[in-house]
Amino acid sequence: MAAVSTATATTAPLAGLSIAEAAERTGLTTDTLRYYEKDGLLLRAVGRSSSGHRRYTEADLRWIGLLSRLRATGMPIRDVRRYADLVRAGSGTEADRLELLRAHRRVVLDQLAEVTEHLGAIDQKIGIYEDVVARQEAEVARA
Amino acid sequence: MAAVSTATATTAPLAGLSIAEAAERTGLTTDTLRYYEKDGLLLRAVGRSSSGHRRYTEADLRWIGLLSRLRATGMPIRDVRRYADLVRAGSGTEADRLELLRAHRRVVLDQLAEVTEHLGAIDQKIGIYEDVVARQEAEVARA
DNA sequence: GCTTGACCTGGAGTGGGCTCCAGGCGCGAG
DNA sequence: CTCGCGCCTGGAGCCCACTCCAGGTCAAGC
Repeated sequence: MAAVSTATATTAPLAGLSIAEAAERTGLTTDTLRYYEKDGLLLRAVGRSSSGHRRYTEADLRWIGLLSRLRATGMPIRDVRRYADLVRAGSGTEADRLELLRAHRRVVLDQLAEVTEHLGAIDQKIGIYEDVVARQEAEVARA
Repeated sequence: MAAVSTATATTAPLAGLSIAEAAERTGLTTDTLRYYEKDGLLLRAVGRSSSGHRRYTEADLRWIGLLSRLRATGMPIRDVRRYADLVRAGSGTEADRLELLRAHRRVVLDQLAEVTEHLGAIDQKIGIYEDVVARQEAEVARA
């Protein structure tokens, strides 16, 4: 059982990115990364360097990428956690994961439709103000 | 200066809707209606019946409708208040109102684009799970 | 006259999602 | 050896947008 040693040379970063680098890559803050981890949103506890600092692997970053997309489309944290739980539980949960994602998809599509409709109404209002302002400018020009 | 009297018969509601009716019509709660009013989101304090109960006019409801659309598209309350302030300030503020709405429009369009992009990625994930689950079901059928 | 129900007020409480902080540690540079 | 830096932890704090009281008023029905 050889421990953490891959006999490479000098300053090769032994494994993965620091939390600051992960933050930059994911667009999250270091605080948020720690918070997500503590809250069970990651698939497993992020690895640590010998000094106890977190080291993010590419797999970690890919997962965080997906989770960011879920969050950015409005999935509540508790649902993301449920999804993570399912993935963590391994095979046999695929149907549940699929259903969770499909349910989310429906919610997002509904939201998109709703927002688009509201935006249409707001656009009308904008059109009205454009007329008003144009007329005012014409008025000023005439003066 | 005749006061509140439009000599109609029996149970004609003297003016406007009760807060409960307004809530039903707008899809907000009575608490939220009071909260919005207290927070300066309405154009003017809602009228009162002789007993001090709020009476919502159609104009009130129209304004609340617009404000709900702004909120439903993610405009923060402080911006809605700024917009209400501009409307309240009367003519001369049209250009500012227009710019505020246009700025909001840009934000909403950006959001829509972003969410749509994320949804595309999530759809891919869904596709993958559909395959996995279909294959599992085929497996079960074979057994 | 008493009860009931809708509404009133000011203010406290809640839930979600971070964000910030104090105090501490390990490591490379000077 | 001593800095300074990046990171660590647990826990407090914050912002937003409501939501929920408690205690009170008023009008109508019995």
